[in-house]
Amino acid sequence: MARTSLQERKQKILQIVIHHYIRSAKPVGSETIIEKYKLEVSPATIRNTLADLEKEGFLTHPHTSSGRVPTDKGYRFYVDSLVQLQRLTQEEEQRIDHEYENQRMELGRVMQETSKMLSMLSHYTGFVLTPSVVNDQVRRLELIKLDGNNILAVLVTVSGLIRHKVIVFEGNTNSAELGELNRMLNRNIAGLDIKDIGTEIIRKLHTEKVKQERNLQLLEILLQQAFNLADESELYLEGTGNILSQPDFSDYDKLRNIFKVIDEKKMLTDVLETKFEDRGVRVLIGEESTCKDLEECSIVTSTYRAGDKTMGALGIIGPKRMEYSKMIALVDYFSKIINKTLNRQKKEHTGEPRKK
Amino acid sequence: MARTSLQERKQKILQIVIHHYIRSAKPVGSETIIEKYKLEVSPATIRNTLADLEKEGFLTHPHTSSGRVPTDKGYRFYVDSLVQLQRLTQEEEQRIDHEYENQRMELGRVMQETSKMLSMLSHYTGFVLTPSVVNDQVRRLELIKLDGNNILAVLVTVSGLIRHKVIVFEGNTNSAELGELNRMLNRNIAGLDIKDIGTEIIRKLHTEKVKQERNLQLLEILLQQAFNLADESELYLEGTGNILSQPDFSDYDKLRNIFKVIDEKKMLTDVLETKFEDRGVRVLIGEESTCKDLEECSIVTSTYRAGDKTMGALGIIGPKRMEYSKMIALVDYFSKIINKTLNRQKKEHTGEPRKK
DNA sequence: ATTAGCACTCCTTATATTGGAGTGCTAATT
DNA sequence: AATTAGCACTCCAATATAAGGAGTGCTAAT
Repeated sequence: MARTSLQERKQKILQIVIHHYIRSAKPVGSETIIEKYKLEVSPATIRNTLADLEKEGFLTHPHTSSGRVPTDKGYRFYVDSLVQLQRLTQEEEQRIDHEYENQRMELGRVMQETSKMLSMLSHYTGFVLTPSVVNDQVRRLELIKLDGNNILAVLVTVSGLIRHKVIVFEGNTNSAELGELNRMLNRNIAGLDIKDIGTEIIRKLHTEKVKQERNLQLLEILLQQAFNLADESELYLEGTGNILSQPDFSDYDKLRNIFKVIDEKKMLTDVLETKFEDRGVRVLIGEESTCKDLEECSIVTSTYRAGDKTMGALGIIGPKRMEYSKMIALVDYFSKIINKTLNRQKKEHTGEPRKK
Repeated sequence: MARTSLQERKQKILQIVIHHYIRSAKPVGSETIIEKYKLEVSPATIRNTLADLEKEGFLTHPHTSSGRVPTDKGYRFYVDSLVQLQRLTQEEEQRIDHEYENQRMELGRVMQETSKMLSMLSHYTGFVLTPSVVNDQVRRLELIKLDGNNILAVLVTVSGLIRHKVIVFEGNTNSAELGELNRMLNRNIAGLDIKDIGTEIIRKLHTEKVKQERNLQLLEILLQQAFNLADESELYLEGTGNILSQPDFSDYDKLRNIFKVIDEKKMLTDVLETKFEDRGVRVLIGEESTCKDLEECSIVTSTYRAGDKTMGALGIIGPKRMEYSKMIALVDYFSKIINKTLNRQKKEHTGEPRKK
C-alpha cells in the first residue's frame, strides 16, 4: 500500500472511531471498523493501530475487553481535523432566517428566542450571553423622576440594548431640574464608550457649567450607580431538559454536576466570559472549559459583535459525544445572523451608509 | 377504648402513614406504625384499617406484599387536616428578613432573588410569577426618542414594575413634540388602571386639545403597541436542578416529563395563572394542577398583592411526597414579605400615611 | 371489634452460569 | 518490517436460580 501511508491510516482510523462512536454511543471495536468502513486491512492491523492510538492518548478502554472510546485529546484532534464544515440544510437555514425577518423585538427578547432556537435545532442546551454592556456605546441616557428619592435611569446603547435601574437620590429634585440635567447629559455622552463615561463626563463638565450644586451631587451618584447596571450580564439558557435525553448522562451524578452549573448561572457566565477573545466558532471539550463540573460536556460557542466590538457569546452545551460538524455549522450561522441583526440596528441609528 | 372512636383512629393512622412516608420515602407497613408511633393496638388491627383506607381510596399498594403509599386523595386529606401550621424557625425567618432589609433593587431583580431563596430553603424548585401588569396602575409612561422611526416607551407601574418596549412610528417626531405629548399623557393617565387606559385616554382626550394631527396618530399606535407590553408575564424559576436530588424522580421518564414543563415556561405559566383566584396558600397535588406532566409533583403557591389587586404568584414545585407543613409555612412567609415590600413601594409613591 | 397465627406473594439481594464481544500476544506470512 | 491468522484470555451483560424478608390477607379464636 504505497498510497496510504502509515500516518495517514492512523489518523483515518482515529477519525472513524470517533465518528462512529459519536453516532452509536457504543465503544467501537476493530471488527466494526472494517465492516462499516470497508478498510482493506485485517482486524489485527486495526487492533495494532488502536493500541498505538491509545498509547498516544487519543483513545481509551472502558475495560479490557471492550471497544475504544475517545479521550478529550481524541475529540480535540477530531474537531481540529474537521476541514469541510457541514452546512445547514437549506430548509434549516430558511427556518432560521424566517424567524428573524421583519421582526422588531426588543433585543432582550431576540436573545431569548435565539437561545430557544439554538436548543431546538441542536437538541442540546442553547445559550446566549449578553455580557456587560461596557463594551458598548451610549445612545441615550434618560432620567425619570419616580418620587421623592427615586430616579429611574434608562440606558439605551448604540446596539439596542436597554438597561434600567432605580437610583436613590436623597436630595429632592424636581422634574424640570432633572430634565435639564438630562439634556445636558445627553449632549455630552452620546456615542461615548460606556466604560469611559466616568472619566469623560468629568472632563466634559468643565466645558458646560453645571447650574446647581446638587446637580453635581446627583451626577456623582449617577456615575456610581447608574453605570454599574452596565456590569450585569444576562444569560439566556433554554432547553436544559434536553440534557436528560442524552444517553451519555444516564448517570445521576454526572447529571447533578451539570445542573449545578446550570442552576448557578453565575458559574456558567464566568466560564463563557473568560473564553471569548477570539473570533469565529470555538469548541471547548470537557476539561478545556476549566470547570470541573462540565468535564463531561462540550461547549460550542461563537461571539457576536456590533461593529468591531465583541458584544457577547452564543452557542450550545451538550455531551462531549456530539455531532461537532453539525453543531459548529449551526452556531456559526446563528452568530452571523445575530451580527446582521445587531448591525442593522446600529446602521439605522447612526445613519451610516450601507456600503463599506 | 371509649376515648378513641373508630373514625378518629382511622384518620390518625392515615396521617401517620403519610407523615412517615413523607419522611422515609418507603412504603410503610403495619409493624412500622406500631413501633414508631406506639399505638396500643395490634398489627392486625392496623392492617384491617389500612385495608379499609385503601378501599376508600386514600392509600395504595405498589405490590401485594409491600407497605402502603398515599394516593392523591390521601395527600389531599393530609394537607387539609394540617391544622397547626409549622412555623419557620427564628433563624430562617431572620435569614429571609435580612435579605429584604434596606434593599432597593428593581422589582424584577427582587423577584429573581426571591425565587432563588425559595428554592434554597425548600430544596425544591422555587418560582415567582410576575403576571401581566394589567391589574396594576400607571405611575408613569415615558416616551423616549431613539431615532427616526423608533420610540422607546417605558412604563412604570404603581407597584414598581418597569416594562419597556420599542415602538415603531413611521412619522418623524422630534424630541420636543414628543416631550409635550409625554407631559400631556402623564397628566392624564397617572393612577389609571392599565387595563382601562384604552378607553380612558380617548375620553380624556376631548378635554385636552391635541396639538397636531400626527400626535393623534402616534397615540393610536401607542395604545395598540405600548400596552400590550403589559401582557407579558414573567416567570422566574430557580433551583430546577434540585429536582434531580429527589428520590421520587429516580425514574427518567418522570424526570423528562417534569422538565418538559419547566423548559416550556409558557405551560407552567398557564398552570399557575389559572389557579390563583383565592387568597392564602394553596396546594396543588398531582393531577390537581390539571397538567398531565406534573402528575408526580405538588405545587405550593400563594399570591401577592399590591393594595387589593392580586399581582402575581410565588411558590415551590416539588414531589408529591414533600413536607407540606414546612413548605406551606415557607411560602406563606414569603408571600407576606413580598406584600410588605410591594406596599412599601406603593406608600412611598402615593404619600399615603403609614397608618390604616 | 380485636387479635394471634399462618400461608402466601413478591420484591430484593446475592450468587452462579453462560455467551459473546473484543483485546493482546505470538508466530507465521508477505 | 508490516501485516495477518490463530488463539487464549478478560470482563461485561444477560439470564437463571436461590434464599431471605417484609408485609399482606385470611381464618379462627378471644
